[in-house]
Amino acid sequence: MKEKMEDRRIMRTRNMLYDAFLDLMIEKGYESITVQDIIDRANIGRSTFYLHFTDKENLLLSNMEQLRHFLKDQSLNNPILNKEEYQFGFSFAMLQHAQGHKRLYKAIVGKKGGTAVIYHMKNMVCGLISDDIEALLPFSSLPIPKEAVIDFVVNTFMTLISWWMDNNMPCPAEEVNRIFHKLALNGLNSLKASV
Amino acid sequence: MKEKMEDRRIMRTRNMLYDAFLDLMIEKGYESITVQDIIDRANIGRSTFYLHFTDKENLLLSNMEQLRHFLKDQSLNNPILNKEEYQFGFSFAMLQHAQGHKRLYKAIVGKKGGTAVIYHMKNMVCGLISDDIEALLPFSSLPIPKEAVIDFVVNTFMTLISWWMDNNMPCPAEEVNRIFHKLALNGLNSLKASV
Amino acid sequence: MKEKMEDRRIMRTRNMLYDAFLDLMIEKGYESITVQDIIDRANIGRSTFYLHFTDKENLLLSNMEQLRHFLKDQSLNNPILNKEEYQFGFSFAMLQHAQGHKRLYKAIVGKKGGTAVIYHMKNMVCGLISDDIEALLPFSSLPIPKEAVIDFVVNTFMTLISWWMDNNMPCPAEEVNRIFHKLALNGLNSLKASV
Amino acid sequence: MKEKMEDRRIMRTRNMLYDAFLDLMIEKGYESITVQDIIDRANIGRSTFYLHFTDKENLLLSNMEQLRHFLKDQSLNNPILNKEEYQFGFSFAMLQHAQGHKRLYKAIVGKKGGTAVIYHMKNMVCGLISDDIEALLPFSSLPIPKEAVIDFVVNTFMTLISWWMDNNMPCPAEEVNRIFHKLALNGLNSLKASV
DNA sequence: TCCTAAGCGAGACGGTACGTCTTGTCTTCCA
DNA sequence: TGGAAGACAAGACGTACCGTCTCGCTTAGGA
Repeated sequence: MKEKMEDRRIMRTRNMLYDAFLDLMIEKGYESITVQDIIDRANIGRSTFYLHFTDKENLLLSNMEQLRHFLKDQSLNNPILNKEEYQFGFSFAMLQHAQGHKRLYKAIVGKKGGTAVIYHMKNMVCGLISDDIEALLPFSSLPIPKEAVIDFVVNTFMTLISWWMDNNMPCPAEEVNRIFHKLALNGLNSLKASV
Repeated sequence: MKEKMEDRRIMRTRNMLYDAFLDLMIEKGYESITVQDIIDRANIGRSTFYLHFTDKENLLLSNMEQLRHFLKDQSLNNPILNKEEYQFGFSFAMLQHAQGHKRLYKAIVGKKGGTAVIYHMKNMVCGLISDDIEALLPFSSLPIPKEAVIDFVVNTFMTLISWWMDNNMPCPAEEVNRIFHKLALNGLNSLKASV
Repeated sequence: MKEKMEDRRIMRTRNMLYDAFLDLMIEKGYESITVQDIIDRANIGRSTFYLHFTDKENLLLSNMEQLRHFLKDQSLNNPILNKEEYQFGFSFAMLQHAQGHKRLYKAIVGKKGGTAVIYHMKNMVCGLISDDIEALLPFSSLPIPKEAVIDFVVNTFMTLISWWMDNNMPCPAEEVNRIFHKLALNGLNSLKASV
Repeated sequence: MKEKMEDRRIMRTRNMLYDAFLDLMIEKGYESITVQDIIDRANIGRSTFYLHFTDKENLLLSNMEQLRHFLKDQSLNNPILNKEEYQFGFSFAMLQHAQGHKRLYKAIVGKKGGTAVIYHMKNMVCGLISDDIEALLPFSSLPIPKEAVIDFVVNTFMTLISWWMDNNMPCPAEEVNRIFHKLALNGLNSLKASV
């Protein structure tokens, strides 16, 4: 399979930017990162940065997209999916990922985490969740529309993962996953029942 | 009771800043507001602004504090509190307030709302909620700590109010309040039961 | 005569910029000066620079304007004006000024001098000359229009001053002034005669 | 005489660059031309440009060199040379050349013409003139050195050609040539006489 | 009644980051 | 193997805001 050398250079540059960006996220948090910081760390020219990304935020989005793909793959391969109580395939994969990238997730989602990062992560999780949720519930029977349900589930998940990171992961990922499913599904079921 | 003229001038200045700020929130959203915008709109000198507030964010916080006091008062006077199913006194007051300040809440909490504003609003709601929740549940019986519970409840509420505003308030405030209590309380009860 | 303190601050800033600029002209020549160089030297913020001047070139123009006023004053007070052979009042004043600011004029006009500087200096001298020349010659009798005459005189003067500076001022200013008048006036007179 | 194919390709590339450059000179003036502009217009790769020329300015110089050779040839063949009053052989050739490349000369020398181009053109004309002038005058008798004389003559010529182009060539080339000789020679003669 | 202190507007200022632009170098690929 | 293509580092540019500051004006409340 022939791969152009040029593309390799481009990927190398992008990866250097990704790496520098994540390093800096851990060190100083998203909000206070400067484009200058990133290109200094990555040994990249200023114009090259803007050749690849329109923005610091655009670089963040690109990162999220990568994470999204990674989690999608993971959740598909996850046999635990079949169990009835684990309806949202992404959740366990993401919790494991967080466990493996402790410092990064703390930077993203922790108490000091910038609100912008959380916003984009929520959006990303929304993308992951919406397929799952479609099949999961007969929405027509709920008194609130799909978007609000998704928001509720995503926020519940993000709240839990924030708490988990901020408190140094006091329990195993499985436990958090179980709590998440209980909070989310029972809340929704109670709505359904009420009709 | 004698009130100094000087203090009146100060209040007048602060109110002009508040008004300009809220107007601008509605017009262009928090993030894109500039200190210059605010002082132009308020016909206030630049240094005067910094005499009263350290920041644009500080002005936002000050606003939130006012809202907090208002909601606290409202919820105390609310007879509906006694009903068993309405445990969180602030919620109905806040939904009514949102109903009366449609455009502002849309700007704050709506799809295009800045993440920073929501962050501070959540914090404010946290303050309102924490007393209520203390009495409400025997936390010791829950598998997750108080902070996570509060986060869960606050996020559930904010999610709902966001959805409500974004969709032009398709149902009465009472209905939203009922859904909120169901989602929040049933979720929590399911955790309790699981122990 | 009341002078506002504010204006004094402004003048102080402008003068610091002027000084830094002229210093740098001498050191490295106009073309290779950077806005950053200027503001570093003057201990001035970047935005402050752009508050006063739109450009590096704009700062140059402003300088030229100052020189223009200075030379205008000098030439008016110059008693030598009355002598028939010294028709262009500015020339001797400027030559003297050059003598007093050797290094600066060398930087401006010398072999390594940037073309842009010369261009603006020519324009400035054009302004000085055009009044003198109006009275001096009955233009109607010349076969070429006033602009060309002015250009000719200005260029002749600039050529001489360039040569003078590049060769370390090998003769007194009076001598250069005399040569200038001969070259310019006799050239023009020959045209007049030819009609 | 065999000419390598290779050389032909090289010349082709260079000519494409020359053409693009001159086109752009007419369109937007030297100063605002970008290397990118040139190679886009010439359908030439960036590196290829730098293979042939070190600079935008170097390309300009190369162009001037060509013009210089052309004018040298023209002036040698010019029978008018013999007449006593037309001492500078290049001048008429150049005025004719200007007449034939109106738009280009306007771009070079006209009111909006970049100062850098004029600078290099002057240098080129200096080269043309210096031989002529050597034979022309017994310099020892002049109070100023050869360089200043050459500068004077060149500037006088350039001034005239600028005026001629800026005013849409209001008189024939011969007339301009005559004026040029009068201005230059009478000026110089007056110096000589004064000794 | 004067005067003194504070609130205030106006806006200059130093500083930081931005996104754009152009330059000249370098590497890979193609004909 | 020469030239096309274009990624890249470097760094200047002019803009936008920030938070600090200095300055006079105004005005209330104590002397």
